[in-house]
Amino acid sequence: MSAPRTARAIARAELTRAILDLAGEQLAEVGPAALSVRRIARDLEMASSAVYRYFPSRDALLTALIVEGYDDLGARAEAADAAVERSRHDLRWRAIAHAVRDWAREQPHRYALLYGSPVPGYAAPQDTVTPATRITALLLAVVRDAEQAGVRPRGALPVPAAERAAVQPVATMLTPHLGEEMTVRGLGAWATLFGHVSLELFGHMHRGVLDYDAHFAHVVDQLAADLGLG
Amino acid sequence: MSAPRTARAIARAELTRAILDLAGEQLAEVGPAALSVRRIARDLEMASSAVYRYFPSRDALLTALIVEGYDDLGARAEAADAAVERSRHDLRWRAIAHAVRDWAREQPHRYALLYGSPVPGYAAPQDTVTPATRITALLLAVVRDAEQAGVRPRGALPVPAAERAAVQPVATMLTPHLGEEMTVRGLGAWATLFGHVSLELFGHMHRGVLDYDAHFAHVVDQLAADLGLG
DNA sequence: TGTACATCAGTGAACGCGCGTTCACTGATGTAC
DNA sequence: TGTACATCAGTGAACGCGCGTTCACTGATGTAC
Repeated sequence: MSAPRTARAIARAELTRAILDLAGEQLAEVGPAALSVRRIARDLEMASSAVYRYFPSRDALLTALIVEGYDDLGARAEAADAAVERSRHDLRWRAIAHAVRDWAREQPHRYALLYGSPVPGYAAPQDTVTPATRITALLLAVVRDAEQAGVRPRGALPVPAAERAAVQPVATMLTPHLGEEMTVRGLGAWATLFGHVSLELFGHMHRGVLDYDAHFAHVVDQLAADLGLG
Repeated sequence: MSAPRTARAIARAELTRAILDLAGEQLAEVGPAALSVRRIARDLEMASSAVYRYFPSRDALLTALIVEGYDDLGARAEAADAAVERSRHDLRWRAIAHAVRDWAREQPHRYALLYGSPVPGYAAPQDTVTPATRITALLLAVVRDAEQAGVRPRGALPVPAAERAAVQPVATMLTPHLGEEMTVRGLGAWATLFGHVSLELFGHMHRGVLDYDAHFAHVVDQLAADLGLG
C-alpha cells in the first residue's frame, strides 16, 4: 500500500478504484449475485478480458468489495467513538450504534452484502475475517472499558456453565477479558443492534413502526440501560 | 382452494406443487436472484413456455415461494405455541423463539429469502403482507396475554412521547392493546430474536461463539426475563 | 348417453439478450547496465 | 544519457453456456344441451 511512483502504478491504482466503484454501483442495481465483470468492462470502455489484469476473478472482486465494506463501516464507527470522551461509555455506545445504522442506511446494498443473505456459490476467503472483526471489537471494547470502570449489566440472569463455555472466545477476545454477564449482555445487544438495522433495511418494519429514527434511538437507549451504561 | 375434482384440476395442483418444489431446491443452490424458469422446465422435461401456464412470471413464482415461506414458519411457530399451556407465557415465548430458529436452520435459504437481503429488481406485492404478519402477531399475542395477566417488563425505560407515537401501530395491532413499555420491550425482543438467527445463519458467529444452541437458549431466557415473563 | 363447442395444457421456434474465463498477441512503460 | 531487454496493460476472438417471455399452434379434457 505504498504511494504509487511510476505512471503505470498510478494508472493501476486509478483503474482499480474505478472498477471497485462501478462494482459498488452494480451492487445497488442488480445485487451481488448478478455482479458482472463484462458490464464493468463495458462501462470503462475496455475489453472484458482487461479487467482480469486487476482482479483474477469475479469472486476476488466480491471479496474486495466485502473487505472494503467492513473497513468502511469499522472506520466510521471508530471515528464516532473517538469523538466521545473515553469515560462516557453510554455516549460511546450510542455513538457507535447510530454510526452503524447511519452507514447502513446510506449504503443499504453494501450493508446487505455484509450482513444480508450469503451470496450463493461464493465462499468468503480468510481475507474477510480480520476486517469483519473491526466493528465487533469496537463494540466489545466499549463494554469492556465500562466493566473495567465498575459498570455491571442490569437484570442479567446468572450465566449457566454451558453458556459460559459457549461464549468463551468472545469473553477472552480482548485483554483484559470480559466478565460472563457482561459478555452475554453484550452479545445480546449486538444481536439487537444488527437485528434492528436488518429488519428496518429489509423492509420488515413497514407496517409496525412509524418513525424509525425515534424507535431506533429508544432501542439503543434501552440497550445502554440493560448494559448498565446509562 | 377447494379440493380438486377433475383430472385436469388434479394434474394442475400436482404440477404447481412440483414447480414450487423445484423452485425451492434452486433457492438453496443458486439463490433467489438466479432462480430460473427454464431450468425448472428442463427438470420437469417440458417446454419452458409451459411453466407460464402455472405462473405468469418469474416474479410471481418468487412471490409464491415467499408466501409459502411465511405461512410455513407461522404455522410451525403457532403449533409450538399451541402445545404449551396458555398461562405459561414464559414457556410460550421460549417455544415460539426456538421454533423460529429451528425452522430457519432447517431451511436456511428459505429464511434468507424472507429475512435476508431483498431480491434486486423484485418488489414484493401486497399478497405477501398478510402471511408476513403471522409470526409477528403470534409473538405479540404472547406478550399481550402476559400483560393482561399482570406481567410487566423489567428494567424498562420510561417511554418518550416520540417513541410512543412511533410504535403506535404495533401497540394497537391486537385487541386489547399493549401498554407502551411492553410494546417497546416486545419490539426489542423481536429484533434480538431475528437478529440472532440472521447473524448465526449468515455466518457472523463463527469466530465468537462455540455452542450456538446453548447461547441461543440463554439469549431467549434473558429476553423472557426482560419481558418479565420468567 | 351422445354430440358440439369451449377451455386449457403443452409445444417449439423465435426475439434479443446476457455471462465468466482463456489465450495468443501487440505495443507501451520501466529498469539495468 | 542511451540502449537492450523485461515487464505488463490491454485487445479481440473464441469457447460453451445461460436467460425471460411471446406467439401461433395442436390436441386432449371438460361442459352444456
